[in-house]
Amino acid sequence: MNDKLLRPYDWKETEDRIYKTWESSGYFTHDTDKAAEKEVFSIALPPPNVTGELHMGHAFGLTIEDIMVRFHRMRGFTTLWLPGTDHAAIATQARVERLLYEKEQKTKKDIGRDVFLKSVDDFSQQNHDIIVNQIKKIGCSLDWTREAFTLDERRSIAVKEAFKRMFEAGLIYRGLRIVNWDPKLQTTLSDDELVYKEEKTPFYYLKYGPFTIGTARPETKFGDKYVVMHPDDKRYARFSHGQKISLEWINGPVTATVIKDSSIDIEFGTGAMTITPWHDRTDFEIAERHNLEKEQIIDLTGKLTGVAGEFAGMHIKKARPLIIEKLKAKGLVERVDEHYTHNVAVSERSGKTVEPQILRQWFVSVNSKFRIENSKIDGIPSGSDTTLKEIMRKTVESGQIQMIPDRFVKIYFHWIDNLRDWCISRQIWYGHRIPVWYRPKADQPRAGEEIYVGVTPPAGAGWTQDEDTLDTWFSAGLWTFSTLGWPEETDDLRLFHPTSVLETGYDILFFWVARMILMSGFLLGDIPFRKVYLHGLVRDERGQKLSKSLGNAGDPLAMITKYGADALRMALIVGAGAGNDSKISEEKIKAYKHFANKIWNATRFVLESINSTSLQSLPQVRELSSSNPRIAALKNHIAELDLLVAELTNDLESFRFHLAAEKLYHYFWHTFADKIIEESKPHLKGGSPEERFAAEASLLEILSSCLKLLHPFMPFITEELWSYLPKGRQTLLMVEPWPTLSS
RNA sequence: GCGCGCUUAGCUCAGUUGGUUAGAGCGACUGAUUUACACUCAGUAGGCCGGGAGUUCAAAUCUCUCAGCGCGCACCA
Repeated sequence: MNDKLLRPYDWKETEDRIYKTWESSGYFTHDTDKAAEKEVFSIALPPPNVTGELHMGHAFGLTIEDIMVRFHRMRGFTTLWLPGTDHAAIATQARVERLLYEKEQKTKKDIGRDVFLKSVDDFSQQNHDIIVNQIKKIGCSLDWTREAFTLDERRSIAVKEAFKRMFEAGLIYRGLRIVNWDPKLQTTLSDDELVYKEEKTPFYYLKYGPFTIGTARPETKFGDKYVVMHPDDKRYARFSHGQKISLEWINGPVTATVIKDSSIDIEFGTGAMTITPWHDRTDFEIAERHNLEKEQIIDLTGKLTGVAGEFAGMHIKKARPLIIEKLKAKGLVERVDEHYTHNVAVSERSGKTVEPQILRQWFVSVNSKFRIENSKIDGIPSGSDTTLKEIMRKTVESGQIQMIPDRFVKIYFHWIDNLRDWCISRQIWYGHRIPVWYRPKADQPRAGEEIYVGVTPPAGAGWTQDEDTLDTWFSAGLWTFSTLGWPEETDDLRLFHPTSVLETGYDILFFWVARMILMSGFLLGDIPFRKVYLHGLVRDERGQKLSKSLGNAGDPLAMITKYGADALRMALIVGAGAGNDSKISEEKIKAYKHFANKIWNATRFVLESINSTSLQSLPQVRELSSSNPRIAALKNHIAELDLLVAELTNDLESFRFHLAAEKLYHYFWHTFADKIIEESKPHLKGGSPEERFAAEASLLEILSSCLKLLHPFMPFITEELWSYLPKGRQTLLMVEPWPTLSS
């Protein structure tokens, strides 16, 4: 027996060594020769952002994925879990910008695009290395030979190819549209990058000629020259659509035009409003409908433009009280409601209020029709006309993609129903440069410019590439197949795509899951994954969301050092059902450290008790005659174990990892250790030779089955103990066949 | 406004399709222990399963309703 067993389990000595053994065994990567005959199980790792270190939420997802992967590998599937990291464009750039300012009081413009990008690359590389190390510490059985990065060379080709194909199909277009502008980060944002915060603000009722209009933002009202009301509003029946009215406004007389539009809510305020199309989406849409003029009032830094007259150049925050003062002096303020609350769109990343602006940007059109040539999507035949929205809906509606838990389907549909075109261009430096080049038309300088879209730069002189980069989710959307070599038609792509499962947090259902379905649907005519398993958020003991700014993000490495990776994994899994938030506490991790030690000691007892020389000739417990009641009892234990195996297999197939983990814990401790081992003690010490053999054989059989069953959950300790077992020496537990009823 | 969750022991949470006496971990209490167990075992206390109504032979589980908490989306002049 190994001397190590005489001491308590020492994970610090064990884990790194075991991981190296696994890595060098080659079992993390798939066996190409056998691949064809076996069932395939593949997962693309949700690539962690290279913005920083991993937190408990990552550790949670990684554990669930590793459980699935190890379970399928043991069941003989050709298994691929493909690792990678995400460049996380805005997030990473923002962090590096902050670091640069903190360290050197410099901005990115001070050091220039090239130097800045070099420092972002260094930062990414550093974090990448930390992240990879953390993933290995957790025990994840990833195929490192296939590691990818959303911004590396191969993925860059995929991104450009995707852009080009979507552009050619008319699904990507450039347009002057209203977008979300982050004045701090100086870039556009997609609708999904906003959060809404409730804000209490005075609501002003202003005299606008014969009308009273309400506004919470008087500083945007300078250029207002349209007054809009519902066509059915009887109060305004005497005004007709298109009627011109002269009136006195903030900076003097203006001529207002009456517009009747049924989008107006008769009940709200006075039922009449003026519009600011440049800085409000609803107003923009009204202006588009009636072909009205639009004027910029606020510039990209938050200052008033020339339209504001004497207030021009002033920041809107400073200007507002002064404008109110002037309005009051002119007698234009009718009354003020001090108790008005509304939601303000805030940039999730910078925390600043987002200012809608009209800008020329690149968009993905979700409603444009295109012909899908080779469709594997249920309900959308090859050669038919479809839209990206339809693909996103049909794949889930038909059940071709299944969500676990399925309540997210409703949330997903609700999001699709409200989905607008996706703004994909960002005014930041870090990311995939938009693969579009422009050249002024030499013969007619005023006739605009030529456009070239392609994977490689255009030939000839005079071309300049678009300055902007792509939304990070554009490249992330390609992840399941860009990692497998697309656009080339590789063996990997054929074998592993669609992937079996996408495992991720429900908080990025829209950001990522939906975009992957969109991308895969258009570019491959196929689904990216068959199942989506959504885990909940890991919160701290007090139920707060883990975040770096709160300082409660919880360092998985610290917990692994203190209690071992297996203990951390179990603590994360037990009690954490699909889609539900869970809490992690140090106490819980400690409890599973005790469990690891229990497994360790039980194994020691079994190995101490058995007479290894007689083991070779031991009969199978199942085949023993049952005339002896004690042996019959042992056979009963084996039957009970069979039942457990069946249940656990079913739980794992049905994504009930938390239940499986709890059952295993309970069985091992309270059935195997407390009952079976205790009952066997008299047999081992004073039983007949037959009883002794039967006891030894059943203990060994149950133990080795337990190690197999526990392995996906607690890979390190089980692998280590397996190597001490008489029959375990030649093979690695990670590729042992999963127990079956007939074994 | 539309939609989705959660509410079970002092604390943190399980409870898969309705089916014995509702479970676990931590905590509390009482014992045991020259012990496979530094991290052990046996046991005890602690629950009108958020409130109310209904369906059913049977409800923590299904339906309706109310309340509190959380989340998503939309509106927000």
